[in-house]
Amino acid sequence: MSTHAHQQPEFESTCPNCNSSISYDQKHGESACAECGIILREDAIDHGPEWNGYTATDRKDRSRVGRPTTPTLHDRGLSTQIGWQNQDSYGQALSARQRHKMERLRTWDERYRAGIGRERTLKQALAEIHRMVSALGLPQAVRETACVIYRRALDDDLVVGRSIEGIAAGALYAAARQQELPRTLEEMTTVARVDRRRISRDYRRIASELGLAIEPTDPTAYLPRFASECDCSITVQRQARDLLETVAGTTYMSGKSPVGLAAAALYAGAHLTDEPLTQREVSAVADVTRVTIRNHYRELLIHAGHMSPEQTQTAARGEIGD
DNA sequence: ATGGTTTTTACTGCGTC
DNA sequence: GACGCGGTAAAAACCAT
Repeated sequence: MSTHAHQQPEFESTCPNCNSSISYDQKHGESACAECGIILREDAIDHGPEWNGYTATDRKDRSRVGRPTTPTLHDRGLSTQIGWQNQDSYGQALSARQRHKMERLRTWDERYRAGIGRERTLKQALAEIHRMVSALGLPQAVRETACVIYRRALDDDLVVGRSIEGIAAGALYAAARQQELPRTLEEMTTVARVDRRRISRDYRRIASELGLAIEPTDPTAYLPRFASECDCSITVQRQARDLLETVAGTTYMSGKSPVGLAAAALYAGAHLTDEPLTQREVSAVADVTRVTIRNHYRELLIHAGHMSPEQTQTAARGEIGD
């Protein structure tokens, strides 16, 4: 729709790494160089339309005045507060009797706004999401999506009997994937207050109960971050991307963890270009085992035609390649 | 619960620096 | 000898049924 108006790079510069011109990946929020994938700025500003429509009526009716409502605050930033000054609207001091009345009103106002019951847990959850978003360096758009998902989960009574932290983490994990800025479950566990299993479980529950259509993660989405954390070159990353594309859509992809595939592709890419990158390094940044890396690595090379199945044994001794 | 698939754990020998 | 790589078997985790 109106999106391609924002698609163009906002600034022109050259990548410090590969020296080619930077294509600013607006859609993904992460401004990564298209050539080498190095991440230049993760906290990109959302240049998109100010008016986000979360509901059908929101989208239809854009005539309201004032700032847009935000799902990131428990009261959507809409509520007002009784002022602290003991003055009337003309600036006159209040009488003792009036002042007393205002004190009482303020107390009730406070009670109402702080929320009772579910409002309070909502507030807590949104704070939790905010904390994790910051820790993971995710853009505002992901935070908002996560908040919306959490609200829906709350409305559908998915929270009862489950920890706020688990649902919050699951919602965020889902949001990040929806926005094509996936974080691995491992990364989630480093910032969440619940363990990996709970996040995964709550995520799956949320996704199925709310009917969120979330595609399996594209392994290439992990490449820029992994590559940059491994300090490996542009060519390696491109090589890795090529390898992943050869298996994309084939049966080999299905059922495999995208994280493992990305890690293996990166390692394979380095191997093909004779760049020093150890399995240990990759396994450390991707949080998968060396075994997973080399199993996929072998398969990737076979699929890409760099290695035939019979050469499996000899590959280790460096008798092929080049 | 169960069974099929993938990933991890733990152990191994081999080559190189 | 330490390190990295590759292979393997068995345990654990995952996922749909």
